[in-house]
Amino acid sequence: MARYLVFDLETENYKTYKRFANPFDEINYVVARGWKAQGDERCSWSYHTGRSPENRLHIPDDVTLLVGHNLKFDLLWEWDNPELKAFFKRGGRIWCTQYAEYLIQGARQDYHMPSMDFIIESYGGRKKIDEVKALWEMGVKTSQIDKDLLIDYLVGTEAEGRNSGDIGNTELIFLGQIKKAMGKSMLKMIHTRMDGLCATAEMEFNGLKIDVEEARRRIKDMGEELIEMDAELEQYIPELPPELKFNWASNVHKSALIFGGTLKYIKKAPYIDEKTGTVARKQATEQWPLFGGYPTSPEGLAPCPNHYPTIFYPGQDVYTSGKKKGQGRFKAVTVPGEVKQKNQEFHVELPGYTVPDKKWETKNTDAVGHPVYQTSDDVIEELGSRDIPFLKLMAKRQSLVKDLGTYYLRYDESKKEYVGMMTCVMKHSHIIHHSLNHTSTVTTRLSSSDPNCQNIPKEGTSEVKKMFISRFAGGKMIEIDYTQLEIVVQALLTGDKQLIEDLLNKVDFHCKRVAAWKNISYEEAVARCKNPAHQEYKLWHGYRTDAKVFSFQRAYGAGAAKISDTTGMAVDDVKDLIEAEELLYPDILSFNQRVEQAVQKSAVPFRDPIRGFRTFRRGTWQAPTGTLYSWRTYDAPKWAKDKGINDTFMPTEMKNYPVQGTGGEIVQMQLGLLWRHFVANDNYGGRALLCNTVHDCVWIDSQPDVVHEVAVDAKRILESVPESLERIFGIHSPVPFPCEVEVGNNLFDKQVYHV
DNA sequence: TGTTAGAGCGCC
DNA sequence: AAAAGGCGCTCTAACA
Repeated sequence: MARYLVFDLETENYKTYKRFANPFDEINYVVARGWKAQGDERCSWSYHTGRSPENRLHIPDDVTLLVGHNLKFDLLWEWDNPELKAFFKRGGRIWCTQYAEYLIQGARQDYHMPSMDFIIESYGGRKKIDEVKALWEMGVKTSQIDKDLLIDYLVGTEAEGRNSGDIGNTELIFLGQIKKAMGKSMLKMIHTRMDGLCATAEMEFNGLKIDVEEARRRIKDMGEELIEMDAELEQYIPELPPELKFNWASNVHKSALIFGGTLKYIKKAPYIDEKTGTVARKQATEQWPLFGGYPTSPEGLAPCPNHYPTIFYPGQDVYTSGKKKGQGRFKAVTVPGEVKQKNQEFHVELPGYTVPDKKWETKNTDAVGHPVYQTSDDVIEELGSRDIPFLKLMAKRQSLVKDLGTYYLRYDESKKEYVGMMTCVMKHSHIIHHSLNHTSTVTTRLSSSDPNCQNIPKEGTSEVKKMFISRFAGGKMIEIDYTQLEIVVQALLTGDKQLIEDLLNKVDFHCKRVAAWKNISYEEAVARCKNPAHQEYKLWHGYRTDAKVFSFQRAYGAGAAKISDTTGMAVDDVKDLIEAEELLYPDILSFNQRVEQAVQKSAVPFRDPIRGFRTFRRGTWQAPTGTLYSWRTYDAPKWAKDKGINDTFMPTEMKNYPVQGTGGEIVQMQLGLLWRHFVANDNYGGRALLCNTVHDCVWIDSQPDVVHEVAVDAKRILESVPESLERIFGIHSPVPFPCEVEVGNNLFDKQVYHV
């Protein structure tokens, strides 16, 4: 008989290498484990004081589904548990209630990483005792929390029959979600994505091997390069007061330097006392001599020549009796002392090297309220023709600092700690265990964090990828990419005949756009744009680059004005090109219209707590796979408001989410299959490991002897999208999903691998 | 001392 | 007619 098993762990919770309750660090261990198999009347639990062979989840042979909330967290603790491996090998599946809830709710922002408490009441349950949570928030370690209290939290109190707590709530949510998912035709889609979740758990477990020697070399070199650059740049900084150190990382400083502006700095200085209207001073006491009973300032008085030091000044009052008889009389007088200083804001105006364009204004202002201007790469590029001496070097410095501080290591003086990706490299293994998040985007794409391993600079930007090496002796890194995934997905979703035909014919879309734009044949465009021997190659290759930018922008729904702005193409040319596309691929237009109609039709009002509880609307569209997408309205643009329309959906978002989301979904589906293949083959006998995914690609670390086999298998499995769609969803794909394999000693020095 | 918004920028 | 999509990290500046 098939049964589900709900389980949950309470673990020691030291955050190390940016990872909360890091399971890869021996410092942490499972403190308490709770579980309940389908049909059990009470939850079971165990309590532990450290790692041990007994501290493992037991999975009975008839269990076919593991259930948990934020299940990947718990699974990673058990990932090398032989019983879990056997469970997966016999086809066992998982259900994460957090992921399922996110999907059921259409990936809405407010359902990203939903906590159990956030959703429990909608499934008829009660929020848990928050005493344990309060202890955690105070920084108490799990192992220090009273055992009975922790167990109550985990599985419910004796009074509740030990059938509540985290475990009971998870079961309640799970059962409710199954019903909801069936009602919305989402069950197959959710089950499919859960295998994708296993694939990324495997990747986090395996992590990424870092060449720390290479990292050290680069950090040293870059540090030296930075010092040289700063010395070279120094000459362009105007003379500034010593309290103001020009900061090349400050947008305010850069804007003022380039375009002129006022910088502020803090300096200790005298100030006017409001009470007296004069310069503020400390109080001091002085001993003033008395003359005729009145104290007089001794300043300017000559000392008494005959009676000094008993009588200080000529004519000074003297004591006539007592111990001090005959001595000069003094009185303590309060006088203004040392000038007081306090921290005050001072300004210094920089003349600037050139005049800014109004469109570069930012929301920020300088010390006197003038706008701060953008100093981004785009702006620097536009300034290229203005003959400003230091801009190139400044841009170079900017990218070096970005590289060093984000992807290597840099000491942050203000935070008094190191920052950068290297802080996540584990000390002995030299592995980065990154996080791949399934519930953090509105399109159902994955995200990555701690560190983000989905934005590592590619060749041409940085040498960072050289650090990513194989963990095996003589091993290779394999990267497999889908080619033009989003265009393929657009063809799948829209069923556009021409787009399908073009994909099948392997048309170069950019050349095709150039042909439409310049009114020449496709063949002629290819000849001019792609053949360096052509006499006008340079010009036409440039047109193709414009067309490329055009396609990306169109994919994101940009309008003619914006595209004209970034490419420099004439607005009318862009408009013509858009029109030509709509005629060429008419089903893309009609698909977008169908999505918009569905969104408008399903729209319901809601109040936005972030925008003063004002009313907006939310609408959805469901993809053929069952994935639900959700959009909200925003304040209407001015021209719409003039027509009495208050709030509008963003057409750009409506065009983009289905394509971006379905692309992500397809990759995740295939990752699940790939992972199943690796499970069935015991990771090629431990010789190849899945280790990362970046939206349309997969990274694999492999021993040299299985590289070919792995590359062939992985390419075949990833390309089997049409078969998967047919088998799981009964969807026919009119287009293939081709992939390209690259292999190298690291992720930088890799080459196309023909299988 | 810690939090937050904005700018900027890396990836797809 | 019209508004370039999705992420996460680092840095500064302003604020409590």
